[in-house]
Formats: sequence, structure tokens, C-alpha cells
Amino acid sequence: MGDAPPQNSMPASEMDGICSGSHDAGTIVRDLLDQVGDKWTLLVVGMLEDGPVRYSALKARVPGISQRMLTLTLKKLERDGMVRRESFAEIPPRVEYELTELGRTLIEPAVGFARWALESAGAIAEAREAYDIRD
Amino acid sequence: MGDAPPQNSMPASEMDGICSGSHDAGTIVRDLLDQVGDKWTLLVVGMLEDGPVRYSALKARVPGISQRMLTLTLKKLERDGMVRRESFAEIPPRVEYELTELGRTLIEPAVGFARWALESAGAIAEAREAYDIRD
DNA sequence: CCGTATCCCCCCAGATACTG
DNA sequence: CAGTATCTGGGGGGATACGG
Repeated sequence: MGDAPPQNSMPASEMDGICSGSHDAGTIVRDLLDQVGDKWTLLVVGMLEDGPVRYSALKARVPGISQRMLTLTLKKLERDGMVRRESFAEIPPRVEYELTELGRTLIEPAVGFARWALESAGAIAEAREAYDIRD
Repeated sequence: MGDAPPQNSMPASEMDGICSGSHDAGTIVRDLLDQVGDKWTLLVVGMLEDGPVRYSALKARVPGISQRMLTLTLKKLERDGMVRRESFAEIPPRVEYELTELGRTLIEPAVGFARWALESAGAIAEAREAYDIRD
């Protein structure tokens, strides 16, 4: 499989080029955002950043996640080629999950967003208070 | 408050530091992701990148959005200080929306994610096919 | 230990109709 | 033109119990 076609740099107005209905790029971004923007995916990916983690450790480190959602999230990530699953035939059973190369590429934009969130949280909270008081 | 220089010092394991349960940073990121990661927010923000846009133009440029969802999305963004609303007492009525400085800071990480999505879409599609065939 | 199966609730998006 | 009001269905996701 060839690497991503260099195609083009993004136009000056990048989000516009991305989201415009003229290309189907908007659809692609939307679909991926639906995948990754759900309640648990980014959290789980973040927990896998340092290397292989077992199922139980993952569940412990993602507070509040149910077995059901952890399993669903991991399955989806595995299907998308972002996570590799390795099970060891031991007693007690052990299953480890780790990010693939593709999965690792998610970390950079995710961190970018996380950084934005942390930097902006204060300003957003202020804006909300101001808005709520006024109205 | 000028622009936000990349003044930051995240730990080596960034997502870990962000998402770990030990800090409430994970909660912050999760909350913001819930705000921004919904079905329409990023699309609307993308449409506002170039400057003020009227309500009707916005509705036309975001294909498939309902009046209800457009209004809700704009209200939420306004409350969060990301969008400024200006209404003109004319006939016919005119209301324009534009990004605030805070709102503009969202574009950079959003574009980062969008770029990732476009670059990764192919690999993910391949991974899915491989996964579905095998199993 | 590592999941799967089932039930169920709640929220949110869509459709529609109506106002200033 | 720029919204609001109300109803409704579908699905995400939690709790729980069970299987390998």
C-alpha cells in the first residue's frame, strides 16, 4: 500500500476546504470525528501511549468505564488498525493491547486538542459565567 | 491577551499526563471534547473561519443541519465565548455570527485533526477490510 | 481474568408548526 | 429572515448477570 498521496497542501482557508460540501473531505473528517470523538476512544488511546497495557489495567486506569464500553472501544480501534491485540495462553489469562503505528499518529493531533482544551478551559468558564449572569 | 504562544511544558508522556485519573485534567479534556466533538460544532466553526456569516448563509453552507441544531450549536458557542452574535435592526432582519479570538484558537487543533483524518482515512479503510475479511 | 449478552434509561437529533 | 415550541424515535452507554 502506498503512502498517502501528497495531493496538495491545504488551501489558505483550511477548515473551509475541509468542511465545504464541494469536496467529500468534509464527510471523511466527520466520520473520523464520530469515531474518535465519542466518550472513551481518546481516553483509551491516551492510556496506551506508553506501551502495551493489559485489559484489567486499562479498565483500572480509565475511571468510570464499563467493561462493555472498554471492550467495544478496543474492538473498534482494533478493527480500524489503531490497536493491536495480543492474548497469551497462560493462567491466569492475559491480554495486552498496544497502539499500532497508525494508532500513534492519532496522538499528535489528540495532544494538540488536549493542550487547547487545558489552555482554554479557564476562558471558556469565564465566558459562560458572564453569559449566564447577563441573561 | 494577545495570541497564545506555545508556552507549555507537558510531561514526556503527554496524553498520560492529560488523561490520568490522578489529575482532573482528564475531566477537563473530556468535557471540552464533548462540547466540540458533537455532530455540528466543528462544521459550524469551520464555516465561520473566513469572517462573519449570516444565519441563513450558515444554514445553507452546512448541509443537512436543522434550524434547531444550528441555533443550539450557535447558542452554545456563544455562551462559551467562541462566537459573537450581532443582530442588525433592519428589514429584513439580519444576524451575523463570527468567531471570537478564543474561537479562532480552536481552528488550529481542529485543522490538525482534520489533516490527520484525511491522511489516515485510507489506511483505516484498508485495516477495516482486512479485519472484516479475516474474521 | 477477559470478555459477551441482555435489559433499560436518558438524551439528543430530526421533523414540523408556529411567532416577531 | 431568524428564530422558538413541542413531539417523537433511535441509539449511546450504564448496570447487571453470565460464559470461556
